[in-house]
Amino acid sequence: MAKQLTPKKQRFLDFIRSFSGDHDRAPTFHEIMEGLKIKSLGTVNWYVKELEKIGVLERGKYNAKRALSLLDQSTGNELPLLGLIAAGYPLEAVENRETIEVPISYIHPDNYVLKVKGDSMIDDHIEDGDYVIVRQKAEASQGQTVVAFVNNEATLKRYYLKPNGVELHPRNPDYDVIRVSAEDEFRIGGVVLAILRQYE
Amino acid sequence: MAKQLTPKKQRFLDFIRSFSGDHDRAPTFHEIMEGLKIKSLGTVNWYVKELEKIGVLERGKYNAKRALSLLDQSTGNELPLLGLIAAGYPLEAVENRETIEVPISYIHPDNYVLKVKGDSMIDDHIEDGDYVIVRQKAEASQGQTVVAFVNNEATLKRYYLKPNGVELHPRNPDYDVIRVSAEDEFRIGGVVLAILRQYE
DNA sequence: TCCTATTACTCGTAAGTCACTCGTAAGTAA
DNA sequence: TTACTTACGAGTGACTTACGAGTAATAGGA
Repeated sequence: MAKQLTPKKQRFLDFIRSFSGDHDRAPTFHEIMEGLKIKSLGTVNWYVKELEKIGVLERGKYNAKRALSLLDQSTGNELPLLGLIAAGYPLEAVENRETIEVPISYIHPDNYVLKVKGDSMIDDHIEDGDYVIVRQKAEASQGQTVVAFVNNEATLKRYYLKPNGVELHPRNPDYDVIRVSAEDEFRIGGVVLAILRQYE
Repeated sequence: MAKQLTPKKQRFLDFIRSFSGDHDRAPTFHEIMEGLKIKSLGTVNWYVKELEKIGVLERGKYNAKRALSLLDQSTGNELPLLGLIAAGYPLEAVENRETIEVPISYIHPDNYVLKVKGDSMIDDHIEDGDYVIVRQKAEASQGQTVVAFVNNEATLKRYYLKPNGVELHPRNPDYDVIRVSAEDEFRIGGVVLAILRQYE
């Protein structure tokens, strides 16, 4: 994921990041200029355009003005999109690191997002394109909805631990319960916190 | 998106917050002026209008009154929950002002949230308890999913304007199209932006 | 070894655009 | 009247954007 930046550009980016951390706003061109001993605003502007081109920096869309116009990639309102999930298939990793915005209460280092591919979960009213917000953990409580891997096939089910083993119940009662046997390779990918569907 | 305030605006907001904490009432324009070393009421008013526009500040509803007309709002990551929606029934308003958190890019003064009641929209894979994020507006483009009111009955449908009138298509093609006739009282409550389902 | 081309970066300045400012005056409740 | 809110018009300068030209480092070719 290392983007192969030139050292100077990297330094420029690091400055913005640390500045934004210290004050909680992005620096102005002037502040960058002073902080980096650059002697011209044009140079600063050149960097911004350059970094914007690569996609590691964003300008404020609405604002485009004032102190807060540069925005560092992850603003802390997003979670990483780790892959595509389709019931009955292995997880399909997503190559270029993407993130999607979620309600801030879901922001947590152990949380991540999966995108649903296909209509395999339509019975649970999860459509193609929906986003699943997941808390990464290996155990679950009775009845929680989890991302489960059985023999490396992903699925979304309610988790129950019964005396004779793990049971995975579909949320839609019209479908069958999966009983995990001892021979099955089984693992919990995380607990499902929420579903987000974006129209348009 | 709309979060990033300019430092000055932030300072203005902070002042109101701390003033309200100290005296339990909102400051008058004059008090803000003195407290912030502003030399003109016009400036204060400018800030108020500005902050109101972004939706982080509210004026007293019955307007123009007493010292206490400014009201600070919550964290800015939430939208108001305006009511319960069930297909085929009038909107049911929710009495006590509630809010729910949404991804920040949905934060906008014209946006609001409805909670789905019952399984009337299950065919569109919207379950009981789901939250619908809506942008309030009276018109829609072809094919957008809208909150529509036909004869005061609410429903979620795709909107199409055809030569012979408005058509409302269910998202699920197995169901029938609603054709709005001239006698029908019809109104768009807003455009659906997203669905949020919280488990547990 | 020198020549040349390319890339990475630098400078300064001029033009444009809001963010924020002021003062004053009109309006509205107690 | 008093205390306060709303409205308008007109700055000003902090800040961004755009342009043109210049340097420094590297690589490749002859």
